Amino acid sequence: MHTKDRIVRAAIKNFLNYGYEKASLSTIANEVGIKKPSIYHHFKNKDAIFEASIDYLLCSIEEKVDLPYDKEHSARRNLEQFFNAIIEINSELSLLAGGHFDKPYDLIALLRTSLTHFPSLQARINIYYDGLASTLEKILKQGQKSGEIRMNLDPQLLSLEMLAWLEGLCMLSGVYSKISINTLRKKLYDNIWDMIYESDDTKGFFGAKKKRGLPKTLSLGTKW
Amino acid sequence: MHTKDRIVRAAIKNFLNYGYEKASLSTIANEVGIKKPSIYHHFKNKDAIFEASIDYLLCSIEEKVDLPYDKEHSARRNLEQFFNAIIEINSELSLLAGGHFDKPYDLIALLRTSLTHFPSLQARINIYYDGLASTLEKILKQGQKSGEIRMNLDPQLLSLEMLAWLEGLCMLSGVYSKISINTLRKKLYDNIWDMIYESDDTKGFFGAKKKRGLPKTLSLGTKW
DNA sequence: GTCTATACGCAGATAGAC
DNA sequence: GTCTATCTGCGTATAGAC
Repeated sequence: MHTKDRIVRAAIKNFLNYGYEKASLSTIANEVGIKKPSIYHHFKNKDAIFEASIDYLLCSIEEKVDLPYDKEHSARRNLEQFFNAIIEINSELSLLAGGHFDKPYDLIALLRTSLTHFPSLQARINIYYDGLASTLEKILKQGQKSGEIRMNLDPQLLSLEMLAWLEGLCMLSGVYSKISINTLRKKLYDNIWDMIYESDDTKGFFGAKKKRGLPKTLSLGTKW
Repeated sequence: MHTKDRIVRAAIKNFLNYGYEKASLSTIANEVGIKKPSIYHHFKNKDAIFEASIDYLLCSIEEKVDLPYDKEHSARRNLEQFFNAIIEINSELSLLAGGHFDKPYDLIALLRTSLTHFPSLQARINIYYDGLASTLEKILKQGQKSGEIRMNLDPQLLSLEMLAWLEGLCMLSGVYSKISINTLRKKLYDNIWDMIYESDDTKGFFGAKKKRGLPKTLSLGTKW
């Protein structure tokens, strides 16, 4: 790997861990194995490194999330793939940042705190979320067409809500000890699906009430 | 107001706007109308100011969210009150931070980025979210008891999901231009409610399918 | 391309007068 | 309680040798 790429990788790690301000070029240089002034041969300044890091991050995420949508499969499966992709990406970021796999790092927090310093970042972020939302919307519409998802839910609104839910989940699992995405992943997804699917009850002609399983009771203080 | 309180207020503003690292004591002192060294008469160091600020913030939020739960009202109403309380608090924070009312600031981002520097903060944050989650859970259980909310949804899990959804929403509206909480507030809440409520279809004996209104179509690029 | 040496600024923090 | 003056350290960034 070329020095420039190694700088970007080390920079991402430090930006994710400490944010733009606290991430220091000395540390980055140290981790790459060069001296601080050598960085300036590859990048004009700290801002340039940051911009390169964010672009690298968002592009590689977009690449990964582009895959899961597949018309051959059910909407339920496509949705699950999408969710898993997002959560896995967060976990990978956390590994890249040198943390636990269990405690995904929130890219969104970095973006948010950097927006005041880099207003131009806004346009790039919008493109990023536009992409995510439109993929989600496609899956949801597919699910409504196939009768898997209830028709009274607005797919466009729902795609934004799910995006918020996912981001919030990653975020919360970073600050609230009771939530661990990786142990909760399947349960959370099932619960969400229960909220949107078109049940046989509402589809059937005779309205026979089907048992869908009672909620499992969990003792207080459960580590999710 | 005493100087100490004025320092805390100014500190909160700066921490919310710039994060722990970039917030500077000179600026805070300036906004209070005193010189930097005077701060050290009231607080031992920057860390102490930060801890006081966070505690002040979390306590005042907890105070406000404690109100909305009321057994006299429907779960739907209690839930809406709870949501509004959270969103309003975020908007108030944004005003405190000197931003637009429309762009709520995310306390959670500040907490997240500060956790590496203040591991002891974790315990306080857990208490905070425990409180929110248990209030939510009470409302959801009340809704299931009264038949408003579907029984197949686990209230404990659902309370965490809703918390995540709310935090994610506030967060996303800070980085994604298409989401504005204040204009979307009602729509989003209705959409969420549609996901969890016990419809007449599943309750009724004859399974008569009731029209619940088709999703409104919205042109692409809509500013939510 | 990478280094040593160094400039410059601003951060947090302290001493001690008033 | 608030001030002026000052210390110390670390940050980004540059000059110029190899």
